[in-house]
Amino acid sequence: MSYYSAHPRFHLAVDCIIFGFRDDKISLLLLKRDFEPAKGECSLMGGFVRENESVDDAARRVLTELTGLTDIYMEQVGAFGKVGREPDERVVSVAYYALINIDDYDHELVESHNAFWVAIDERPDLIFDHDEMVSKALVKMRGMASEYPIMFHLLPKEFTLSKLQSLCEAIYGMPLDKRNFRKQVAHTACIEKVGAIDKSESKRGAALYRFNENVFRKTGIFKL
Amino acid sequence: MSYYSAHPRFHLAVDCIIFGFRDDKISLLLLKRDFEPAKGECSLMGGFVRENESVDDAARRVLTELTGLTDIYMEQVGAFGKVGREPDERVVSVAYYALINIDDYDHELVESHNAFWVAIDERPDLIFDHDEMVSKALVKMRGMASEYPIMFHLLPKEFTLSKLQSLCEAIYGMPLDKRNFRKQVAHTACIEKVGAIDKSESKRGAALYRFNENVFRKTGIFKL
DNA sequence: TCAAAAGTGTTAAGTTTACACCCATGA
DNA sequence: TCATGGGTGTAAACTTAACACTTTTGA
Repeated sequence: MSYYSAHPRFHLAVDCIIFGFRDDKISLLLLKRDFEPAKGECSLMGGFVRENESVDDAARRVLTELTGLTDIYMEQVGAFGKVGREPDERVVSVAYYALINIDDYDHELVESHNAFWVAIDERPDLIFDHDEMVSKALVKMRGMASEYPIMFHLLPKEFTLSKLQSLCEAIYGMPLDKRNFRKQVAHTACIEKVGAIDKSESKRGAALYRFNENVFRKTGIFKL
Repeated sequence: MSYYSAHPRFHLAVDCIIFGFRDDKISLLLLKRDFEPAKGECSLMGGFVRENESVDDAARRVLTELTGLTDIYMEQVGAFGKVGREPDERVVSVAYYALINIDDYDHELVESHNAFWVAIDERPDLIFDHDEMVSKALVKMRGMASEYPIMFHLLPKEFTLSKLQSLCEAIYGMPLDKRNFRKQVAHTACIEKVGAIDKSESKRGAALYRFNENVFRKTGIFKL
C-alpha cells in the first residue's frame, strides 16, 4: 500500500455552527472554553473525526454531544485547511451548520459544556478561524433559506404568521410588509392553518400554521 | 501534546472538477487513469495534500500539474468523507471546481496525463464518489454564476454576444431570447464593447465585448 | 378604555416575456 | 444571389412594492 503510505496524514475535526431563533434574532450556540487549547475564549462546538465514522456522522455526533438532539437538519459549510489555523498542531476542520428549534435542546447538557446563546450580530470574537466559519455558514444558510423551506427547522411545529415573518426578517436582514407577506403565505400551499389559536403572544390570539412537508414535495413550491 | 495525539489521522486528498466551454457546451476535463487504484477507469484529477500546504493550495497545485495554468478561479465544493469512499484506504477528499478558458491550457501536459474533455451531459461514469462531486460542483457553479460574474472565466477576454448567450444557455440549461438577452447586456455596465470585430464565426462579423472587473466592483451589478 | 398584536385589498410601478424582420458579407 | 449569423423595439402579462385602517381582548 505504498501508494497511500507515501502521503502524510492529518488530524480531522468538525465544527458546528448551531443556529437558533431567539427573541426574534438568529442566534448562535457558542462555548466558553473551560479546556485547552484557547481556554477561556469563545469557540464553536467541535470535535475530532473518528476512524470508523464519516465526517458527516462526526458532525452529527458532536451536535448531539452538546445538545442531546438527533435527526437535526445540518449542511456542510466547507473544509478549512490553512496551515496555521490551529496554533499547536495541523488540524483540518470541516464546518457544518445546524438549524435547531430552541425549545427542544437539553439545557443541562448545554450548561455542562459551558455553552451559551448569543445573537449573531452580538457574537464575540471566536478562536482560530471560527469567525470565518460563522460568516460562511450565514451566507450559505441564507442562500439555502431563500430557495428551500429550511427555516421551519428553527421554529416549533406550529407557529403564528407573526413569528414566521419575524424569522424571515431576521434571515434576510430586512423588514417585510405584513400584508404582502401574508398574501404570499396564503399562496404557499405547503404552509397550512392548523385551526388552533395561540394566545401566548397577544390578547386577541393568532392562528397557528404548520409546514406540510408532503405538500412541498408534491408541489416543489416554496418562496418567502 | 496528548490532546491531539489521542486522535486518529487521515489521508487528505483534493479533486478538481475542471469546467471549460467547448462547442457551446459546458465540458469537463477527466482522466483516463493509467495508474492504480482503478486503473483504466475515468476520474477527476486529484492529489494528496502535503504537510506544509493549505488544502486550497493543494487544489491549485493539482490543477497546475494537469493544465499548466495558474491564477485560476476555483471554488471549494466541499469535503467528501464517507468511510468507504475509496476501496483500499480511508481518504477524505476536498473537491474544488475550476473555470478555465479552454484556449489557454497546456495541451502536451494534458495529453501526458491521459486527460480528455467531455461535455457534461455525455460524461462517463466516474470512480469512487466523483460523480457526486461533479453533480454538486455543477449545482454550486450554476448558483454562483447566477449571482456573480464568474462565467467570464470560461471565455476568452474578448467575446461576441452570441458566444456569451450560448454560454448562459449552457449554464442555465435553457434557451434564451436573443433580443431580451442583448437588452439585458446593454443595461449591464460591466460588459463593454471593445470596438473590434470578430469575423471568425460569421461573414458579417460580430462586435467584441469584454467584462470590466473595475466597473463591476464599483456598481456591484451583474445579472444575466 | 386603551394598549397591543392580528388581520385584511387595491393600485401603481417595474419587470419579464413573447415575438419577426432587416443587415452585411463571403462563398 | 443566397445562406449564415448579427443586430434591433414594442406591447401584453405578470410580479412586486407601497400603503392604513378595523378587530379582539386582557389588563
